[in-house]
Amino acid sequence: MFHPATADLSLPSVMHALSDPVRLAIVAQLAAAGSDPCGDVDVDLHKSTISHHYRVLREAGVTVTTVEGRTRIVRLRREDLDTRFPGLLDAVLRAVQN
Amino acid sequence: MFHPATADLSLPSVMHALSDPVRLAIVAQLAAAGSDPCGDVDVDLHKSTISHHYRVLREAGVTVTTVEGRTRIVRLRREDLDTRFPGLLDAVLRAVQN
DNA sequence: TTGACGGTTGCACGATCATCAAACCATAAA
DNA sequence: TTTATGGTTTGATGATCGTGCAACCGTCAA
Repeated sequence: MFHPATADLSLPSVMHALSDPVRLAIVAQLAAAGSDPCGDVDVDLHKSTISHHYRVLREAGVTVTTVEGRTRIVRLRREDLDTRFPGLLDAVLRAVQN
Repeated sequence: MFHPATADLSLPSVMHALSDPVRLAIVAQLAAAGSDPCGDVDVDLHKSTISHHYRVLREAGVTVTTVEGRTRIVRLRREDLDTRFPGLLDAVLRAVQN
């Protein structure tokens, strides 16, 4: 399960990860809930598709996934993102609430 | 030459427009220079490719293009972007300077 | 009026992407 | 040990994307 180091976070990758409506919904929900089991997203898609979106977010460095028993806990990498790209995540979170 | 209304700016479209390294370079240069003839980007690509990137930025609402004689002047839509997505462009501009 | 200049448009090509389906893999419960 | 649960992985498919090439178009200068 790959997670990029904070120093390796790339702006194009992060922007791309945050350019899909489904992933923006996931991120918004993570911001509201703090953390999230993988399956708890409120979106009507096949579970493999959701898994794919979680992977894109994780590999871009937007989220961190930890294994807890047989569920995956997903969290936003708020501090890491703010270190590399100050204010970016906050602006996106503010924007995503229309 | 299509430009979306401010109210129609969509977060996924703007994020997507700002997820490509070439377009980020264009935007950074626009931010530094204020405005820009289309051909002045410092990037080694075919002119039709550059034109394509300008179109993506314009149609997402990131830039506005005006015709001035036989050159196109491209400008960032700073105020419009800040109205819809406060702080987003600033965060991206800060992030793009590594 | 002819030509050069700055850009756009149309087409094509390979790469990437979002989605689904089916198989698989751990872990926990029966 | 068997079964169910939560999620990943591996194709496959259609759509979109980034790029280059060639042709085109409007404007300005000879």
